[in-house]
Amino acid sequence: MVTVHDVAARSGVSIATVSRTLRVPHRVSGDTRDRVLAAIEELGYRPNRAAASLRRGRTGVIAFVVPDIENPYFASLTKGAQAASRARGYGLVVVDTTESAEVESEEIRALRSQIDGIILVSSRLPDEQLLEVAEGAVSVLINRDLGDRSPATPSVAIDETAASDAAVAHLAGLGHRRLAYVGGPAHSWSQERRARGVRDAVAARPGLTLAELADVVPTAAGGRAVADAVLGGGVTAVLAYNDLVALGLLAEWGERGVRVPEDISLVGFDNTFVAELSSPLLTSVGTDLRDAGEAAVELLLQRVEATDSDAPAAYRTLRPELVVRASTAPVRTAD
Amino acid sequence: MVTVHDVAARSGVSIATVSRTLRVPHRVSGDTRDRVLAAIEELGYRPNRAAASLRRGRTGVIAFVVPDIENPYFASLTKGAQAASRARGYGLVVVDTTESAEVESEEIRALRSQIDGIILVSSRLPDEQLLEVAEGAVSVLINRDLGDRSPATPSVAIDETAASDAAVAHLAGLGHRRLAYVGGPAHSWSQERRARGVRDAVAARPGLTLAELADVVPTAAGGRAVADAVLGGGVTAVLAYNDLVALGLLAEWGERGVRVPEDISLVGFDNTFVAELSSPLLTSVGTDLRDAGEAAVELLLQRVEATDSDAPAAYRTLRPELVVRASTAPVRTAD
DNA sequence: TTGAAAGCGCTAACAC
DNA sequence: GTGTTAGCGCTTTCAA
Repeated sequence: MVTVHDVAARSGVSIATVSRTLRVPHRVSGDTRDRVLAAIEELGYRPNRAAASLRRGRTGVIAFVVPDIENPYFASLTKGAQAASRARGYGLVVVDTTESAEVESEEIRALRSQIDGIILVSSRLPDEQLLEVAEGAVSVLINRDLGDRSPATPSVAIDETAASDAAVAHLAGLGHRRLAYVGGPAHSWSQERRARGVRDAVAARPGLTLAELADVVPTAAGGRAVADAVLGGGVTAVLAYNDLVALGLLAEWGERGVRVPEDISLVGFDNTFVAELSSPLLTSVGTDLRDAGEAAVELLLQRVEATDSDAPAAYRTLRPELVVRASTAPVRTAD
Repeated sequence: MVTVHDVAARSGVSIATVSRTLRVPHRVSGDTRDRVLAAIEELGYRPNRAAASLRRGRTGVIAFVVPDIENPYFASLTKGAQAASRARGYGLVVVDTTESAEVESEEIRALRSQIDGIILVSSRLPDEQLLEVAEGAVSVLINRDLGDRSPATPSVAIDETAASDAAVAHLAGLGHRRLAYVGGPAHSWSQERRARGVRDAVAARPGLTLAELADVVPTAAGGRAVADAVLGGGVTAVLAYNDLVALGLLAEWGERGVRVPEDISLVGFDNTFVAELSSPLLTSVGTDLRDAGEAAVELLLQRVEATDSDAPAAYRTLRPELVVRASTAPVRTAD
């Protein structure tokens, strides 16, 4: 292992100067800097992070905690966060909590001392615990907020109201009047917002009616399970809690001879890459999740590196976009 | 921050005993242990990893390097690795190299000093560089090997020959005679093995013929792009490089009125979760990827913790399983 | 602009 | 079984 001592010896300076060359280059004369840098290059020196962390009290690592890395939604967020933290010179520890609040809680506890900050995505923790974490560490929330309980906690949110409205507007524009919303897990943060958004959007447009299904498991299997229940009542267009549920509906309907979009139109939420996997392609509304991941890292690092001055915007609300694909079409006029 | 000193003071022992209580509990009397543990609990003490790392020369962190975390294949591997490393008390740094050899190379270099070991998944590095990494650090390869160049490097591989054979056997059993294989990126490790496997399996069964497409982009879009080219020549069954390509074929065919499995049967490789997203469900052959991720972690940690004795099996070859779903059916007898 | 030196929190000899 | 002590490699006063 190459240490500051090796570099110092090689370049004829003290170890302090080696350290300065890397940390505060402007405090080193151009000449010395060049020699030190040359020695570093020649020896392949890399500062030992553990030592630097111990001394500085900062690790250069941030944690990104997701419920399920296999879920395309979280995978995309992670991808964005990864890129952003790399660009800023930080390491990123990705933690998959397997949808368990206990695992999440335990992992956070174990992590706390060895990271500079933590990004909690769709946290499964109850408010009190989440509050504790948020106050106890530099943190950013994605898809969750503490509202009045902790207005100081930065968060990245997607404007679900706008998303719901865009989806409903699209369907209404195609002539659909009887809509159905297949909702996700009751009490989930996104579900509450999406359901409300859809309801409001429907209410705002005279002539529309809405049927609602609640508490559907937010996976393709969940969608399949309720594929039957959604049909009927003259519904001509369905909004699904997420793309996975939409794909489940699509698949099951396909097997039962219900055609999309000829017989029924379908819109998913999130616009994840799976929306481009199906036939027909799925119309979906969502934001660029990589951007969201990046935004969270930016917000977090602003905090982490805030020594003084900075008084950054603590919230970031991302606008979703509706991407129209083949799963939606004008309502069939009565034959 | 609570340190060993605080715990020592609180429990009336020296800092060495506090450390021992955690690291080598059997070298501490039961009585003392209880008192120390109580103090740790009361104070909420957590050892500072940076300090421990610096002192021990081990960080308790391993790296898991994947080309693309959004790819379901890698996501599942990651999930398994995550679970295994958590269970063993290690942290896991997940690195997404965005399919770039340069990024991979640079990240590995940056990481090297601060991890105990590294798992390289489907590395994009050329042999020489990979060799350098493998020899320079405790490492395990997934989906890649150095063969004679570095027979000592542990690796986890999926038996692609068995996978190909199972797929071909399945189709042959259904009466298909004219098969096509839609290959992935030329020179890719998996592609070479799968292509050879398919060829051998076909050759071993008199009466079968094989058409091959090469160098298809291994995504749904790639599959779509060649959906047309595959058809014709009397082909009644297609094997696709991976599930994503298969889904692309499926979607594009669907839009052109080619029905699966009525008109043509389709088998994917990998058996990722997307195989359950389509309609019809995709028949696919693959191993449990979470198991593979876990296996890699086990192999790696055996090495990391090998102080003496251990002379572990350095290779792990996983057997794939063919999961028959609705995308394959008996060949239609001439109408 | 540079160097000397202290010490971050912990572990592992070593001594008792 | 327990305590004392010497650093791990680095950053950062403080003095020159």
